[in-house]
Amino acid sequence: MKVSGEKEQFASVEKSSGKKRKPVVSKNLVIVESGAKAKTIEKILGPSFRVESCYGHIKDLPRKKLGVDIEHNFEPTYQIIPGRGKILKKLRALSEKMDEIYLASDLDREGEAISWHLSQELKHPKKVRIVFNQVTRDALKKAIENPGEIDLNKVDAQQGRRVLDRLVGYKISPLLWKKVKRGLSAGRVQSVAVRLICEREEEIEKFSSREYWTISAKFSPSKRAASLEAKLYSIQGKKAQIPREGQAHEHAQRIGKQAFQVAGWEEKEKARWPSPPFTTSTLQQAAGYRLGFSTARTMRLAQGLYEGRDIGGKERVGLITYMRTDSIRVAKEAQLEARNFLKKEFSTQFIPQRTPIYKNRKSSQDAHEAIRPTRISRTPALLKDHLSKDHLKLYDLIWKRFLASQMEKALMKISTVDIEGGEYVFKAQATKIRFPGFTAILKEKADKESVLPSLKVGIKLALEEITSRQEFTQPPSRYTEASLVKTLEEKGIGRPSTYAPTISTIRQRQYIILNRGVLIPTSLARLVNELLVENLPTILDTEFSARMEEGLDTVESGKRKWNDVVEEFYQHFEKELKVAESAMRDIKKEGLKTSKTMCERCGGTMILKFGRWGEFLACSNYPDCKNTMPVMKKTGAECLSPGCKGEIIERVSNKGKVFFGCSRFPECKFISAQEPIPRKCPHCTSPYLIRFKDGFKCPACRKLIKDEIVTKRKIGKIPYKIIKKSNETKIG
DNA sequence: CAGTGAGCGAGCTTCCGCTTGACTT
Repeated sequence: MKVSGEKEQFASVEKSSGKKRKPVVSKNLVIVESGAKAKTIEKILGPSFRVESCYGHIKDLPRKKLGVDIEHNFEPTYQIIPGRGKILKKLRALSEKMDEIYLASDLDREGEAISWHLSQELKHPKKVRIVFNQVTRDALKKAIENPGEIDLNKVDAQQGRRVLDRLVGYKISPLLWKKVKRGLSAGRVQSVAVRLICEREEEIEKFSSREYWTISAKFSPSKRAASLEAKLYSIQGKKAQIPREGQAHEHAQRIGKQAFQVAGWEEKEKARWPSPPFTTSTLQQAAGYRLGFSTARTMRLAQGLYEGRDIGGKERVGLITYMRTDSIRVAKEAQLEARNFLKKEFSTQFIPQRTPIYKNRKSSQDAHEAIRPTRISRTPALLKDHLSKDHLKLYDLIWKRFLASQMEKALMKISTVDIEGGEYVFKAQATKIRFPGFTAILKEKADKESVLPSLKVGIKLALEEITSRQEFTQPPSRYTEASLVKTLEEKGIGRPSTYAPTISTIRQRQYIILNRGVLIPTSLARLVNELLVENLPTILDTEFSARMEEGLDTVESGKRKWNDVVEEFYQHFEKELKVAESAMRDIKKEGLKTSKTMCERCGGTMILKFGRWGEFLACSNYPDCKNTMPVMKKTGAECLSPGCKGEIIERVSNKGKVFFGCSRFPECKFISAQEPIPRKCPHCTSPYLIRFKDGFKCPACRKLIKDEIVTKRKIGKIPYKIIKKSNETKIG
């Protein structure tokens, strides 16, 4: 049944594409990893080649078992991945009719393993391996004319990677089920990601905010001229540091009595070069910061652009190159196209003399090009009616970044003025664009121009206003998806295809919650992280992945056997694991003594435990006493619901998002997304405010409350402004 | 951006890295 169904579908594919092709029967089969790539290549190669996709890995270790024989050289047991049998069947049937099979999976480590697996499963006498790292006519021609064999050292490096990851994941996870909670997980990538997030949180908690003051002033060369604003830079030749309010006022008093003049005037030229085109990681970062997209959303949209849209009635056409890449390399053909486009649409001024060459980082496997539009002439404006809003936004980002990367550098003029009066030096700086270069495309906010009046050294300046402002040092910021991906990539942890899935895994495991795009570790994560760092420090080391890569490199170059590299690692790991099995605290029994709450039923103490629905308080006398209580994180704010005497509690939805609800739920259903700050609204009766921009907003009357108190005084005849924060808004 | 939540302690869970639709609301 199944087979005949497949054949029918198969025939229809041949029929539909057969019309466009000459009626020649294909004699050669080319197998690639991606479906969209297969279509593109088939068009280029013509009728004597049939191009099919295997859709990634076809064989892997079994999911329910370890699948690694530790006693016998870590011999892995592979199986056809459940659900992939159909594809394999199709490839087998097809290969029987062919003269030659070209294994054309990606040229990286995983790609080599895929070819090896395909080679094992397709019993065909003539199989060759071909590689290319860009989908262009020339590259394909060269690849087909120079077939080779599967690089078994590369395959072995992949096996080493696979086995090591399996051992780490499938040995540590069960330990966590036993000690903490069922369903938990640990792994080389996810556990380090969680560690980074946890350690950032610790830094934030340890951080104590310090108050300091800054002083600025307005000066003017004459009564008619526009004034310029400058910041106090130094006092008595030392960099200005003003920790207290009183000192700020003292300095302001003295500043008010000085006669000021221009002590220095400098103009410097500075060049700015464009960024290289996108990789997966930088695309995810830019889309996160600029468009507010999650990594998952970015990848979904990029996949859509890669697969193509129906534009202008004709067939589907891929709009961007492959979106999972660690390379910034660009095909020569595309660079030439960009230059021609610039010549037509801009002027030659914007074309750099030398075509830029962007160099990859060492760790890049360079199996694909950078992410770029397939045709630079397909401008975002032209595609406007064919793409969804989000697809267009992402395409616009990719298109501009690529074109900019092929453009001339920008030239800026930076002018600096030093204004001196007695022991005080003020500084002002302005940037002017002399030649926009690539910025003509990007129009970044950072490129805002500012102007300083032309001044000569020695000119006297009148002091028009002084301002003192209270500031607080800020704690390090929490990770966003984008900044986490950046850090992971820098440390060589994870690959382009896994950044987004890793984030959703640690979220599913309830290790992190998402609050307005910011990643916050749960107490479960902090507990698990503490247990793992303490007991299995080798794996939790942020440098572990980098060391693994070094080991795999020696396998790839043929210097070492993969089993030996795994063995060396495992001997050490096994020891740590053995100790951990007995030494690791048993949280399932002990719980965490974080609260001092008494049990209402038996007088025992309530301890924190981790259940299926998250954290809860349980009686320490379990199983004799089965009393439980929800964990309440108080915000200190009263419930806004009329007549309700409840309090507002911080909670987490089962999708992992923070929200704020009434402690009297389910009787009171009050709910809010924003954290309530327990401060009465000065305009109405609301018992709390919510944060908004730099200040607050009232949830009841919607009025804005600025978190600034401005006091106006005078120093002699000069206006003096004092700006203070009204309350503690140190943490944003 | 998005627009939210309920009664738990067992259930057979878990890794990373290649690929995509198939499910729901």
